[in-house]
Amino acid sequence: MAIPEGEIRHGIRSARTTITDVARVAGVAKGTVSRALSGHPDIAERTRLRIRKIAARMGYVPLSQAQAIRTGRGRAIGLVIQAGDHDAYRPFLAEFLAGLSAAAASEGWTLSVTTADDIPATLDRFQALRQERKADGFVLTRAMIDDPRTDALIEAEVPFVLYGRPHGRRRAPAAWFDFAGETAMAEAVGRFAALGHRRIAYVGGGTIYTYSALRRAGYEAGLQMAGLPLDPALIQEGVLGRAAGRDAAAALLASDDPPTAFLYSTDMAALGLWRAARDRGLQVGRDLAVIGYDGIPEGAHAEPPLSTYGTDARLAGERLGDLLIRRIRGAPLESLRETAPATFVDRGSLCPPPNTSGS
Amino acid sequence: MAIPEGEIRHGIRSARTTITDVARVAGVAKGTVSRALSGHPDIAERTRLRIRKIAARMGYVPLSQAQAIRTGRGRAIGLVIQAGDHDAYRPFLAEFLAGLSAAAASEGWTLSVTTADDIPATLDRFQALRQERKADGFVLTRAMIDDPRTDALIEAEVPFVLYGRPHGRRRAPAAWFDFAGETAMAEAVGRFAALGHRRIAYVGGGTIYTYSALRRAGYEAGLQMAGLPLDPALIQEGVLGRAAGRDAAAALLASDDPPTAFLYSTDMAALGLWRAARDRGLQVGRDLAVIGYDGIPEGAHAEPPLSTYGTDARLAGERLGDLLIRRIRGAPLESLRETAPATFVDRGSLCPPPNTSGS
DNA sequence: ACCCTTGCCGAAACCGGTTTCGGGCGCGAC
DNA sequence: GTCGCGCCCGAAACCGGTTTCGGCAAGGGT
Repeated sequence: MAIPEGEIRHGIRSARTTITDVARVAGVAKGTVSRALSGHPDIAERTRLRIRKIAARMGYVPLSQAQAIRTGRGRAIGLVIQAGDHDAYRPFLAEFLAGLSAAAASEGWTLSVTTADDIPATLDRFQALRQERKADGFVLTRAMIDDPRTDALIEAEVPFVLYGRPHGRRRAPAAWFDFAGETAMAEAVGRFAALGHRRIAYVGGGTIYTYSALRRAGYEAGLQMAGLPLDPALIQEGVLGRAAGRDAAAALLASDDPPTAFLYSTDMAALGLWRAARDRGLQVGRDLAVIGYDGIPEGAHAEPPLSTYGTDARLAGERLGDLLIRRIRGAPLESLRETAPATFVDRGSLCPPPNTSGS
Repeated sequence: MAIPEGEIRHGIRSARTTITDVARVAGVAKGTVSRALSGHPDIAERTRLRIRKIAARMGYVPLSQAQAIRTGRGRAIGLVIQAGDHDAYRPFLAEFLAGLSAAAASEGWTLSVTTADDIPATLDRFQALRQERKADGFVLTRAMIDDPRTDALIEAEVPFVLYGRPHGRRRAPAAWFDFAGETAMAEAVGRFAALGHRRIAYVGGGTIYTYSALRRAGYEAGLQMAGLPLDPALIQEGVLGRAAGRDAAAALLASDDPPTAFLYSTDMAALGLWRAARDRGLQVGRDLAVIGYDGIPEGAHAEPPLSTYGTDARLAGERLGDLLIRRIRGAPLESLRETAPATFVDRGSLCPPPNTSGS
């Protein structure tokens, strides 16, 4: 039984095809194979094509570990999850990871994840993963104002992309992906105004995150476009989580001239409105209008369900993964900045203000 | 300025210490350093200690990639998340990852995660990660009956651990960690019975998972211990998710002799009871008693909150990570099997049956 | 006809580890 | 006093890649 020519691999258990195998079959030096596959200009076009074809036929994939020891890069993207962080984004995590790993896999990359409890621990994990060459760059979730993570990574010349946009005094040069929360907020105000609302409250999220200022600005822009005054008494900031969302709503409802519409910058906080409303004998979707932001699944199970601007966590993961890989490969920052729109999901928590008959 | 002796590393940016550096300082061959650190018996105890101390002082950590190319193992554990899977466990994901990565980090290992939409894709990911040596073994979430993943991994001689216990005709030899769901179920029945309930319904989860049979058996054991008959009319199986949980409850409530207590094998399904009850003018915690299982955060925000048997996802991750690493290092299967108790969290969804005054 | 580029590729060093092989040395046995 | 045997360790090969260096041949210019 002669070995079939071409050495085509079959079966699951077979050992890897190495660069030496390819070189032998192609009748060239292994250095030539390496250069041909990585697109080195020194190799003639004819030769490159021939080697590429042979490598593909033999199912050759360079072992990233072996590459890493010479090049320092192992085709892996890193993600450090803030475990002690507020759990607002946890429902998205699976989707986000799915997008990220899909983007990675489509380029033959993989994903290393770790968790850390706080910022110093996060920086340690960056360092460790980078030192071990188990991540060539990082995805940073939830961009913060004057983000210490970006400072550290820029200092160490490690590539990264931001989920969210950089902001703050020392605004770091960064690649990023973000949903246009400010547009959503402005549009939401417009929706309320179109229904006849004139007292529209805004409940903002964690002020250390850069999304906060953006969404707040969108709210204010929306008021201006609708010709409504900006009333500081209708604004609450730094509201994270359901309990805080309830307290914020309770405080707003307790005023002399309470709002009839509530714009929350996070769904999780928005869900706190239900109880605050019930405590005053009011019902969301009949007496009060509310719009949230994020699109968390729990919102769909409230009574009535929460209307919101949904963000596609899987898309975010995909885009961020793609941007990071391109960044690591050397693409300039300016070409690596994207926003996507948040899409309105009307579930029934909107209504006209109480004492208005029709529009 | 002479270079300080001992070559102690300082600062964040410094290049890695390599085995050659250590060998030079210790005045031995690098092969000796390698053997000393990996505990090879050929090295004298005195020498081993001396080299260990020097390596520690210089902050030397072997580059896993370089080891991997020779040994085939890169100190990484793999996790393939079923993205298309029912989202019941998603709330836990962050905690679970935190536990896994903590276990990995404590041994100097890392975690590679990917997602896949179905079983064949999952097997592909196993293969790819293994082939690329980016995972030395895998954690399998949600053990299934006659699990095709275990078959494939055993066949390929790849180490793995199971979250859940193996079950089925071809029960695979495996290492595992699991919470004692059957004990929780039996105990829950006892709680209901102690309150005076005699019609206790059981709503089981996905029948392809091995937890299903275990929890069902616990329910039946609980009935027996309480001296209650087993009534098939009180049992629903294959109920996954809130909507299905509602339908199951509605069907049970529509019978001639409806149950007064509901034991759900998953919290997510249990949350469906609230709407089914309201549709019949009943209120959970007053007219109906319910206990769930899992301990998802949403349960705490229902009205009244859902009493449940909580599982500690972080603990699960930690234990599974530890077991897998030991498995990869060659520990025998029999020593790598653990269960932990689920802990009862009383939040107020329990009550005596309606037409009973006191106990 | 000669020299100098330039294009293309082979040979070998190198990356940072592990593992095989063999040899020096100390020791006890004969 | 040898011989033989184990204990330790050095030297070198090896893993699977990348990269440097240099040489050969073809082509162009004078």
